[in-house]
Amino acid sequence: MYQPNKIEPKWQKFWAKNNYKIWHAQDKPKGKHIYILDMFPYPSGEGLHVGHIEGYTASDILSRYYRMKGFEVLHPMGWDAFGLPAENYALHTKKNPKQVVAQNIKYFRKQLQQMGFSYDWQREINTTDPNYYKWTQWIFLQLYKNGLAYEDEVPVNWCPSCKTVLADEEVVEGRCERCGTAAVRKKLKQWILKITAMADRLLKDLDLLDWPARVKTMQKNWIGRSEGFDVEFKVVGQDAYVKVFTTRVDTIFGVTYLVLAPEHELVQKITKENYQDEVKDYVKKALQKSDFERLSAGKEKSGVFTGAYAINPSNRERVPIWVSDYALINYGTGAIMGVPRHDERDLAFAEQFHLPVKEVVVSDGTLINSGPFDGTPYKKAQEKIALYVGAKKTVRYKLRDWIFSRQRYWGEPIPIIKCEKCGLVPLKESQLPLKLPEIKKYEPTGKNESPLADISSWVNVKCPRCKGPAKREVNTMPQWAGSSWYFLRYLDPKDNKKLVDLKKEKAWMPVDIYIGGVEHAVLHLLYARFWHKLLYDLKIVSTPEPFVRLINQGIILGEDGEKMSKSRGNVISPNDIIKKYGADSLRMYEMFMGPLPFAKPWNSQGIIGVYRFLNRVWSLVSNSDLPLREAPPAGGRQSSPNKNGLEITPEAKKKLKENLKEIEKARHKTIKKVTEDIENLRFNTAISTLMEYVNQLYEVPREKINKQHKETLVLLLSPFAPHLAEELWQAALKHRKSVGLERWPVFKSELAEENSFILAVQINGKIRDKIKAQKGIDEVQAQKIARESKKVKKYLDKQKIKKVIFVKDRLINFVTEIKNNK
RNA sequence: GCGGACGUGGUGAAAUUGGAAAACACAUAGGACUUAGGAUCCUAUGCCGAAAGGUUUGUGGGUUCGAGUCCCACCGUCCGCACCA
Repeated sequence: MYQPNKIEPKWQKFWAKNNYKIWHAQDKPKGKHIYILDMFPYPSGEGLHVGHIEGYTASDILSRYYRMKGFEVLHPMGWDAFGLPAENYALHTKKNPKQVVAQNIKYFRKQLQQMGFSYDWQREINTTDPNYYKWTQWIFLQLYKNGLAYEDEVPVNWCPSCKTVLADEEVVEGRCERCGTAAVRKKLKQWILKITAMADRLLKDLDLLDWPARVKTMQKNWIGRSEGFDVEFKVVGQDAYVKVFTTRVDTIFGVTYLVLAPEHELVQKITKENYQDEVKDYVKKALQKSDFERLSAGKEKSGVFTGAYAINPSNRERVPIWVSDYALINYGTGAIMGVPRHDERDLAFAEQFHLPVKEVVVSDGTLINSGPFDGTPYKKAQEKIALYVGAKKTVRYKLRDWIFSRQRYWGEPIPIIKCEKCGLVPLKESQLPLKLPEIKKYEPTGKNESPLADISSWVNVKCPRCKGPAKREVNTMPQWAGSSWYFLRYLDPKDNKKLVDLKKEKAWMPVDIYIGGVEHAVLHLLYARFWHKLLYDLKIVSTPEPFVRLINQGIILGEDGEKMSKSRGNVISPNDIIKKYGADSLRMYEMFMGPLPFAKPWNSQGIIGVYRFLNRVWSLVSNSDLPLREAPPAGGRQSSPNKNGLEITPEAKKKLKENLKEIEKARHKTIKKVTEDIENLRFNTAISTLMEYVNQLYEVPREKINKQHKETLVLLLSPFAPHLAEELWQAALKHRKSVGLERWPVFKSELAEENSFILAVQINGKIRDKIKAQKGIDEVQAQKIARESKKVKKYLDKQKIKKVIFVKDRLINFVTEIKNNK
């Protein structure tokens, strides 16, 4: 009997010998090599999820396959362990985050090993290990030295529940990505990374990548490049200008008002005396609003008049200046020109406050009411109008700089010292790692600082420059820091002198295949690309992009078709499945469910299908648990071989011989198809091909199946179900080395091809007969065969053939004069 | 609202890219073997029909000898963005 719970631990132990030496990759591979990477997990308290297993199985199949193809394969694993989930879990269980993380990692590692994933455990990394985060801090210093890290007091998103600042990327629909609490605005002094400096490169280099279109689009939209013009409007009676950004400078003659964002510095300055109270009141309220409240206002606009006017540079008209929170301070110039006739939002605003609406572009695209430009197509007029009003061509991005400080304990300390005399003083590289101190109270304080602020022995230091009293930066880095470069550390995980040895880096980078969920599209994947570009500029790495090819696995839904969640009670636990059916069945089922990128609902019955299949493979190859296929094939045929199979009728003998020939052909076809499917990541059809092969083997008496038939099956199956394959390879087929070290089987093209085919005979495009024919026959032969068919004759009788379409090895279509179908 | 993807049996899905629709599984029904079966094996299974045959890829149209695949319109589902000037 196939007993996964017996054989799986046995082979897991076998693979674990010498710290998994069997899967250890060379530092500098000489021949063909491939870097296959998983998005490393966050070791939360819940353990591995079926979603992790989906992606990890896919990458494991590829890794095992490429090893057998003779590639040196780098397939590492590690832990992304800093950040809120681990810390919150620690708070919740009243344990120390360090302990919690160690415990969770242990559990995760065990689960991954139970799945039989072929990781190179000698390269395991952990982002919370000081030997690791030394280099995260080192990269921060490089960012600082290159002007890409700065401190500034800016309005930021604050999560009142997590008690920390959030990056824009971590705020989804105005809510904290982690806990769902509405984020509020706060003005805080923060470390900020200048990702906008790389905006253009991050956008352009997307062209170098073989990534899912939707991820590229998301990054493109997130970066949000737009070309336009900055235009200045002189404020009437004051020495001030309102600078606006517009992509439609050609509509400037249609401007009927200007809007300043509530935070705009000019607001106070230009507001007229008797409007001050009202404006101040509005600004105050606007600043208190959370992003969520601002968003939920929808089309409803609010605003207040400042009493001031500006001169429209195009037509010298006086236009009122308003304040409204629909103008955003952190995009463009924080001020906009209102063109109600040609902008939906402006129209809503104008209607609400009864401001004039002026048409300047008519439906055929030519300008009116535009002075000297009347009658010109608006697109052509852009540059000229810009010149006319003294506008300056500008490129703006939606992308904003990355707010990098977190007011929490469990993160990398920022290696900066603040001295009253010398200002910001970065630590020397030799002083890294700056270790996160052990601490008793690590609850977030909510006081805009991390709990590190309370440890005076750690905070108070001598300034490295002037030796005077100074303080350490007390905030920590966000969860995304450690994951922005981890794929490099796998190449050289123990190097204390360098982040990564350049030779090793050159040998392996870039990552050839990166598999993970789509949820990181504008977070991790954008941040990692950003850091990589700095490292590229510093010649630490040799490629401008870290991940050449990205594959998103689709999420696995609960049996009810809904997203798995504790509250819905539809979570499938991998442990339960392994217990019942074994890791191999779990791996295969997740691959068999459907194409890797699809969202797929779990089906408890479905896994039984692959479990049965593995049972059939086991009994076939190990020659036990017969039932052999000795009964008559089908339809209750009379002349069948008798039970012991000794007396065989000539008819059955002939059939058997044909069967065996067919099986050999099937073997080659199976190799071909499975190979192609794996290379194209079509694991579901690779598995169904293996099933078909096994079904065919069951068609012939067991004793007629030779060793090669079985070996091919085991080899092809081994990336999918490695434990079973190992058991069959070593225990049943008596081989001495691991099936994973064997060579992938090869096929002969001439045997993988059928030499006959079914000729589809169509009359006017309708199938009327299907006739078996030799491959390669020409049209004349095909016509002859087709015309002999009674069925075809019936239809062709008395019909005049107008045209014959012949498709080689496929079909012949007779088109007749009178179309009797339509 | 804008952008993208998708729509095939009772279910998950296949379909060499314009050439036999529904492979492989699940489920269901019948049978075999069994003390027993929720194990295993066999058979059937898109729909209508006893059969011959007809018919079928969200709906409607188009291109073509031929459309699940290409084009147009509509309906529906999912995802992303969402005051970005």
